[in-house]
Amino acid sequence: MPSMDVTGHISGLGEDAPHHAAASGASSERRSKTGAVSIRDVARAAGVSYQTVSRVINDQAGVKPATRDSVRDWIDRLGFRPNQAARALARGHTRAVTVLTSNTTLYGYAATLQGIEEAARASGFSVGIRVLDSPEPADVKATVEREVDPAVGSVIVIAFDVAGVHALRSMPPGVALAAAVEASEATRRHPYPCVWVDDRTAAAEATKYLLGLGHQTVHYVAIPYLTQVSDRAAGWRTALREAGVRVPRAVRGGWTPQSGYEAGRKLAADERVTAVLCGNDDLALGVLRAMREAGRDVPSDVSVVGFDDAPQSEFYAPALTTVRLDFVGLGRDCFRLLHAQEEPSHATARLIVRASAGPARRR
Amino acid sequence: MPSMDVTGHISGLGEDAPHHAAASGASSERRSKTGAVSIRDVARAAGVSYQTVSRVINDQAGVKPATRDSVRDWIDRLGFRPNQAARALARGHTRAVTVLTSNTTLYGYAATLQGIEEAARASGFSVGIRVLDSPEPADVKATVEREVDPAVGSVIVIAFDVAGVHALRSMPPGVALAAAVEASEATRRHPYPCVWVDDRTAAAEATKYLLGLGHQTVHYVAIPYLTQVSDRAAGWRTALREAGVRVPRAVRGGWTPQSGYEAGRKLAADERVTAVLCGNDDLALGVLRAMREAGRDVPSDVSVVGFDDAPQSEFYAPALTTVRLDFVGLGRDCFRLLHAQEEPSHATARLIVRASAGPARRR
DNA sequence: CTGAAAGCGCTTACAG
DNA sequence: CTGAAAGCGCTTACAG
Repeated sequence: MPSMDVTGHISGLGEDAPHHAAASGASSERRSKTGAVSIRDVARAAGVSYQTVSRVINDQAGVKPATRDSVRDWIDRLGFRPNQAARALARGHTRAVTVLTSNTTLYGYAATLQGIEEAARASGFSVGIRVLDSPEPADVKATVEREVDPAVGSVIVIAFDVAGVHALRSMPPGVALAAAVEASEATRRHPYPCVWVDDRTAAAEATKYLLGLGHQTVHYVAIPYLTQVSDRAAGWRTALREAGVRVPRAVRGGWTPQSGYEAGRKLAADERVTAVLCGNDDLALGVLRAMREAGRDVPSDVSVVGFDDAPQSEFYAPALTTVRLDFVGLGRDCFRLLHAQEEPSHATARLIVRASAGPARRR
Repeated sequence: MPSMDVTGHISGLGEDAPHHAAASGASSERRSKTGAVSIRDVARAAGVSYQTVSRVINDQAGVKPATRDSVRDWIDRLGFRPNQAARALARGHTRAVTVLTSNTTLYGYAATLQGIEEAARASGFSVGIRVLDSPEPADVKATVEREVDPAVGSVIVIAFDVAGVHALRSMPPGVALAAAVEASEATRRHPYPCVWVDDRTAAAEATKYLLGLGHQTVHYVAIPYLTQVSDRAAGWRTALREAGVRVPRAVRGGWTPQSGYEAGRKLAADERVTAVLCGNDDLALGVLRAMREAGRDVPSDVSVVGFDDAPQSEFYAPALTTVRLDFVGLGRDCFRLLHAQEEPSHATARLIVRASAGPARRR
């Protein structure tokens, strides 16, 4: 693979920008050691006590409008910004949530994070993020211990995989916690609230759809999971059994198109394979390529269905029939649930029929 | 588009998990109002002053090993976790960085975030994230004002777009700031350090590559940008001019495959179009589909080159020739730069030649 | 409507 | 090697 190199650069200044210049005309040039403008500086300038300033910045009632305006004015002029650490300490908590996840680039994870952030922002919460780079229980536990502070904020874990589930297990007691998980995890006994998408039912529906197209059976390329079978695999298997149809071995895949491609090559070599359900769209993309290379046309020779409905899947060749999961909504609900807000709307899954699956060939 | 609905659920318990049970055998059942174990609780249990506990948790030298062990032991038994807010307040700063970005799901952004998080974690920094949902200067400014606290932490802005650049412009003085930007932004005068990838050179190289394949000229589908031309567009145009070749109008696209598809339809209708460079891989994916639908084969009828090298692009049909940008490395460098760490390695861009571009037809 | 006091849980000099 | 004091910048009752 030929390549040309084009290097990028790093530019910058050696020094920090100067601190905010003191307001002109003010007699209150005194600054605390940190160099930042404090509530007392504002109070002095406005000629009130610092408690009044506190009331103003917290939008509390009971401040004479004229006083409030004057304080606000001085806040702007001095460039005052409340110190969040001091607030958190005095209040006993922060409006903050930290999300633990093993990944930030895979579509499902990124979209869930987006939903969490959206909801958190709407509620005035700040959001922290920490990735679990190793799925080893000891590593996950160490990260959790280091990162989670029950006294300071709440936590959400995106537990679509082993690392996430371990994080849930090693969470110290007393932390405000919510999780986004697979259905089977949600139904199990646990001391935290969680949101989930019913992968199992969705996978069963997709399988039935394929069977309804006349395929003798449906093959499955699995995403990794901690237990032998994930919910998606379970839904697929159940649908096959209920239809009284042969249940093939699931092919184990990873999270990437590459692993889908490898799985697809095996499947393509088997003449009997006419329909394959994939654990996610990336896997499906790899399978699509494997089929193409093997000269097996999709959908006339083999039907392929994905999972997730990533934004790109509609443009694959052919357009991918897939199960749409509302990850953004899931993340949003997860945050709302954590903070006991009402109307936690449903996370929904539905099959989006496009061009990658079609009727089985007549034999 | 037919669909079947499969609803998901929310499960959970009404109450929080109980707080950590008090250690057995300890005579120090007294807890502060917050209910959390404090440094004083540990000190009392271990029979030392709380300053000593502070030394232990900060790994400071000058504590007798036996004392240290005893304190550590009590920390574990009582489940003590230092309150980060109190630490931040006492220290005058936090080991925290908050990243401002307009998006968390697009590949380039997500990968940059990943790099930042990696580097931050390695340095013991926590990372916060805030998305700039509106590109309006006033909205961006409001978010910055609300979110950024010079006294508490540093900030990184991912400024690949208008929103990010506005965030940079409205940053209050005195904050420790670094940015990931386009080259033209980096070379301009600014009071903060930044990392950048040389998009301009990379785009020029890609254009020359296409010209070298014998194409009369190269068309360009642009990603959005604040100014008339982005660096990528500028590099493309310059290469064309230097080759003394006709410079077509750039087609304005968005960030999505859909917008690439729309741009692609226009291009496909023009017989003279035989080579198109796209501002990102998603755009290229849309162009690929438009060409296919128009019956124009890629690469024999028209060559298509992308930008970014998202993990999926290798599996597109045909495999996409594209410019690989090391976003993860860029994010990592950005964090290191912010904290003045040495060896800020280069972010590199290089053309990855695959199957979507080929020789021009002989006329 | 506004102010004086106490305290949130740590760290940072300063003593000993 | 260890302890007593002061203080980080706020908020939260409590007075007036």
